[in-house]
Amino acid sequence: MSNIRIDVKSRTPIFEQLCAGIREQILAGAMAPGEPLPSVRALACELAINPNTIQKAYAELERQKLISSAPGRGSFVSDDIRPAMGAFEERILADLRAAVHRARLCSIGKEKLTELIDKEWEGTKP
Amino acid sequence: MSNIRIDVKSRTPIFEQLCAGIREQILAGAMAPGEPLPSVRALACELAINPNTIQKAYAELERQKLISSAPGRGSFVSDDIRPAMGAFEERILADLRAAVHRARLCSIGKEKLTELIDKEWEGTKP
DNA sequence: ACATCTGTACTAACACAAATAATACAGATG
DNA sequence: CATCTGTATTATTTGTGTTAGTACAGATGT
Repeated sequence: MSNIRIDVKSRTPIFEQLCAGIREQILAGAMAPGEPLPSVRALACELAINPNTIQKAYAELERQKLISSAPGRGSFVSDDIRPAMGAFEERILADLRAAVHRARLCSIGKEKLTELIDKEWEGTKP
Repeated sequence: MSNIRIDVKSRTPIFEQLCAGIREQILAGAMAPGEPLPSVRALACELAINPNTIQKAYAELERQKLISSAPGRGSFVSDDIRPAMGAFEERILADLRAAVHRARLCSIGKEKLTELIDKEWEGTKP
């Protein structure tokens, strides 16, 4: 922590960018289960963002079972992030569904889709 | 026209829902090039939505080269929708990119992705 | 020519969510 | 006990989506 990039001019809310960034670091293994997250105030100061916004992101991540917080102690990566992983997979499936649906509108074949995935997969592998 | 479903309680803006719905009908071939769209006021009345919101959607669709409008004449599906198709394909590619990126976070393999696409493709084919 | 349709432009008002700001409280810790 | 932590609360500002009302110019059919 914390190589998180926040774009205050983006149309996507800051607290969502925070959620996505932290979630990515956790799922990618950059943060181990049980590891402490920066305090609400510290991260707010570091990113020059209001503490309330940080807390909003933390609250959402806790709702997703990705982190757990306790007054006086701090916030920590959940010991078991598998439930959150499952929910995340569901979202990926939904994204693919949307992509397939849109591809049909463009008369893009299934082969083209898998080819694109293959190309993108290999192109970002190393 | 116009089997468009608008959910006023959705978090996605009404004008975006309109754009998506009309774009889908055009790309799917449900509306032929040159075919007239309902007038701003008529569609507003039919959907019980403010005319300004309809116009906002039409303006966006015109920006995307999907339709063309002229004062006094009306709005029509563009004669050549290929440029819009190209832009749409770009968006699909971006969606796939995001899906691949997220899949990596979940340790989902490329084979699993292509399998999901295949299943979704066949499941919505008829 | 006239009435009526069309898209377009503009202002004002309202609703809602995001974000900021400033406190305050309770639990944990050294 | 001082100081950190998360959490809750209220007020304010800001931006965007939406509605409402009005107006203007071009096209069309009678």
